[in-house]
Amino acid sequence: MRRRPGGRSARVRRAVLAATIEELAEVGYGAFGFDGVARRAGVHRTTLYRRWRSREDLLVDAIAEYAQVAVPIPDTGSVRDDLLRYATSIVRSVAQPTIRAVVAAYVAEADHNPELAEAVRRYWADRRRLARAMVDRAIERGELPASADADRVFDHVLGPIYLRLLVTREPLAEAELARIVDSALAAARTPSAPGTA
Amino acid sequence: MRRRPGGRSARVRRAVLAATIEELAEVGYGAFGFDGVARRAGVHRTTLYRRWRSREDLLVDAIAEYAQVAVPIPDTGSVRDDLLRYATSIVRSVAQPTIRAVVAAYVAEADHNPELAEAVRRYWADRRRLARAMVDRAIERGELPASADADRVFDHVLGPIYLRLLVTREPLAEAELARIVDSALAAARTPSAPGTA
DNA sequence: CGCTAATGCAACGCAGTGTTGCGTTAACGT
DNA sequence: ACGTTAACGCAACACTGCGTTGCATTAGCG
Repeated sequence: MRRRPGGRSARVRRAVLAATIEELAEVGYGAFGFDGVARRAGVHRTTLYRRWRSREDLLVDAIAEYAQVAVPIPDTGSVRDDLLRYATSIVRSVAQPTIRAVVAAYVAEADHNPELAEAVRRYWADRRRLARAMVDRAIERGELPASADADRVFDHVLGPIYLRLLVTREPLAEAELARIVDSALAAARTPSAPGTA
Repeated sequence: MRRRPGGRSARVRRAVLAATIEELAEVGYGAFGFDGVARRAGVHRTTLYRRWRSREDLLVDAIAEYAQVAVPIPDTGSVRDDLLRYATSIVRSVAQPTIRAVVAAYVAEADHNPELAEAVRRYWADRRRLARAMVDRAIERGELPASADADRVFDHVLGPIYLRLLVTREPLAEAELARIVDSALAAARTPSAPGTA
């Protein structure tokens, strides 16, 4: 017998990762540490040190957990509806204190931890790749010109949402999402520079 | 004699606030504390405790300092050029490790500190108010319709920038700013819902 | 049921936090 | 110029979280 991935080890891992995001959401990244996580998970502190080297290691795994509950890519037959549902999912996701805390934490710390930065990079590369399907299908249906840039749409749908919810911390009603989506679509239909060349 | 705002006190304050953002940029918000700031500022630790109650108090003052070096609002006679210069200033600003660190820190901690949240709210309310002038002048010149929404333009210029630089951490070349600005302008020229109603 | 990986537990040194008392410096009023 | 005293430096302290180590205990797996 070499390893023992099942049973207790798996339970401990799940309990610790759940406790990690709960602790993050409650006390914030500043006052976040192994001691609090261990108490919350009902696990001894030493166990954490044997599995994770630092807080950032815990964060990396927490991001992996966050990636599991990935936002679904809708397929309604209409780009506008697809993007609207997608945007709504994003807003409700970031509105959750736990997910909000995870994002806030890696924003604060990714510059100082290469592994964390790499985990974030992979996560968003996947998100961008999956979201591309909505624009691709719209082009096939003729709703958008072939020149429509999926990354551009992505930036203009998620950009305002994260700006308002995380950076400027202004309220963002779900009713405003329609205007954001319409703006992104207007941008997707605009070939290049309209004002000047 | 009651207070002594001039001379040494002012020097200490400036030194500490400068040391605060330097320390934030170097070690990150996680490993950020009074001890490091005191050493960097060449000031005794006790002095910090007598002036600021906590790390978050220091952050509030640091944001006030950040607000002082406000991004200028250009007035070139063309909305596109105005927004392009503005966007470039924002990118160069957020590219600075110090400013980047301040923003990242308050994103991580504002949910747990009302004073910090209020300071952030005031900061961005000012930014939005100042930036409105670019759109207002464009409407007066006839470059944009009277229905153009300045807040919408603001969201679609700053949103993608902060999304890419802070949240998804993808590279953002200054050449891409023209497309972001054009997208924001296309959105400003679009009355309401183009696809559906 | 036995082996041993995984966890629990106690103890330790270390570093940062936050406070207190007292001595020292220098800003400000006169 | 000079004295007052606000503001700072300094040393010491208890407290908490960090990270590690050695050993006992539990429980997964063959």
